[in-house]
Amino acid sequence: MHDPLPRSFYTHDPVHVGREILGKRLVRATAEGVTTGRIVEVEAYLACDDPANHAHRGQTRRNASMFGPPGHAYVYAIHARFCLNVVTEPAGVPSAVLIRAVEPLDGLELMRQRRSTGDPLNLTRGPARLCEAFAIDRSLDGWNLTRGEELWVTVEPNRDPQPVQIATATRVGVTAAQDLPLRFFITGSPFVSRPARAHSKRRR
DNA sequence: CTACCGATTGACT
DNA sequence: GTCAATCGGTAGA
Repeated sequence: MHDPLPRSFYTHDPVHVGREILGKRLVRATAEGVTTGRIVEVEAYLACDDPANHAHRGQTRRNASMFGPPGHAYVYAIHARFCLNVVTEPAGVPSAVLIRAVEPLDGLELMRQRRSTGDPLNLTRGPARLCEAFAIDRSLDGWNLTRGEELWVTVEPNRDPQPVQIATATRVGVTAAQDLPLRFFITGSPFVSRPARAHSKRRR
């Protein structure tokens, strides 16, 4: 029931994995307790021709996890915060799926302690917010998500193996390749970090 | 070593 | 809608 998704789940391109991981459950277990959330928003970062990918200019200490095996975490720091990715495709192919938002399910009280808000809508809406609520930092960079310990992803046990309805949009915050349709989210979820950007208001 | 900058967030007009 | 705090990573001297 809370078995981790197997390695084979991640051995595909990040667009495929990103769409498939929507509706799955992210689980975090620490000494403080367990928090879980339903993944509702992700972005794909491609191994080829994607200048927004941190690995676009080759391997560095920071992005090394993306060059490792699939099914491991890539956690990076930005603006004094952390963001969680799952590594996709075979080792050596640097691609990943950024987890941008989850719907909080278990451990709400623990999330409130870790965040400065009690509002369920703001607990895990945004990549750095969910990392704070789930106590995810760089110590989990490279973590094997298929072990089923500390941090993993599992099937959503209490919902139908639904065909979730998926919306596609451009990625948030990137300064390169802004027009690629590589953000995916569950249509209508109030826990998505932001709606699809209107074409006329495109940032530059 | 210094300088620059970002896959963000929260506060504010 | 706008704006800046924040700090690790990276590039370059």
